[in-house]
Amino acid sequence: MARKESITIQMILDTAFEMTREEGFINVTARKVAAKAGCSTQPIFRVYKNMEELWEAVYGRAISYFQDYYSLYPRTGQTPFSNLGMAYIAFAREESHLFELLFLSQSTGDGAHVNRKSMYEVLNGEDGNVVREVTAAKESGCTDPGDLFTKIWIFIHGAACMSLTGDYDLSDQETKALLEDFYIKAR
Amino acid sequence: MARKESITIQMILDTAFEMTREEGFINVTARKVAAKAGCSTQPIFRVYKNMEELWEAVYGRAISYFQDYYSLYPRTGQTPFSNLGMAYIAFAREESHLFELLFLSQSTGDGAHVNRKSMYEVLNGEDGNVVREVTAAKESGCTDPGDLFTKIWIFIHGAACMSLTGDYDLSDQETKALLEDFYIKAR
DNA sequence: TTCCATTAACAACACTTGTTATTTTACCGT
DNA sequence: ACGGTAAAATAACAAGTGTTGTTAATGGAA
Repeated sequence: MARKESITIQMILDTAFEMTREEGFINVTARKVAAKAGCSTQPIFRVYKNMEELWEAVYGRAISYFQDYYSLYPRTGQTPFSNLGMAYIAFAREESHLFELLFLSQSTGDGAHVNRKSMYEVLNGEDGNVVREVTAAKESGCTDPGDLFTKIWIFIHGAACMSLTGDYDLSDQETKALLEDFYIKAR
Repeated sequence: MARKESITIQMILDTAFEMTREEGFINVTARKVAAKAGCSTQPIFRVYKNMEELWEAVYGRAISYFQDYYSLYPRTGQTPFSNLGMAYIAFAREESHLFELLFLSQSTGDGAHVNRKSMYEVLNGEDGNVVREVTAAKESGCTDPGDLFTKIWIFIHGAACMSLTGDYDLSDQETKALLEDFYIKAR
């Protein structure tokens, strides 16, 4: 009947996502994706209406990727927010391009190829990561866990952003101590 | 003797810097600067070897601009680091494009049009802003002011970065309270 | 007035981008 | 084996980038 499909939508998305991880969102162009996927630009526009649609798909996968990253991250922290925070900071260090896309790109801006969700939305995810930690803080005797989350998350976000620009070089061990100390003092 | 110069290096730099403030570093292209300066691209390449040289000049002016911004910022804070921190956060909110260029762009990266200085270098400046605050902390009885600076600056940087993406919406008054509270508890 | 060095403008080059029209290729039912 | 059809490749368009010859304008000196 017709020619068999050799370039699937999965291959395109996989390629584009991997490029985002390794080279950054800005480098996900039609020609570069095609070159990496070993095809022309045509199959891209067959499965996606335009590049924006592909970028949205990459953004969606980045969200899933972060949530998987956190769910697989070891839980060595002893205080609420410490595990989520350590995973977040490690993610910024190890997946800097994805971190930039998810938590640092402005919705209104020039590199804004995509409609961003809020930091809280991505962080909380489908599993309610934040809500769970806030609940734990409440059960551990914290009087205003919501306020504490706001404060400690400012701290955590600061550490993560610094690690991106090379202005933060504390070890995971030191980070853990910092977060647990923060929790104790601010509780 | 010669044709009178109508487009000066100052006009080019002023235009490019103003574009950075208003539209972001990424939009400082030869043609756009020329259009805004009301000339062709030629005068740019007469006074600057290439665009990179202009970008470096814009970056240098951004550093001066930040330092002037801080020196003119009102000193209402009562604790060490609070004035510097409040100015930093206000700068991120009011001059988001400059903040991005100075404190958020990666040296190694795709948007890296310029050789970045470290956050500390820019912050401390020629006047030793950080050193002065650390000294004040020491005199106010802080045992390890260097360590305290590290911690409080992670917090301050976090707030600044959040305000950039719209994930931070505390007032100056609340920010001030937060920073002073942080200092007291962590001292 | 005539000259000429300096400055600005024009236009083009070689490259990139997203996107699309056209052509070629491969498959499958007949 | 043959058509029809869908996929992939090719090539092109229009707009953007930094950059650079070449040409035109200018204004003081001879």
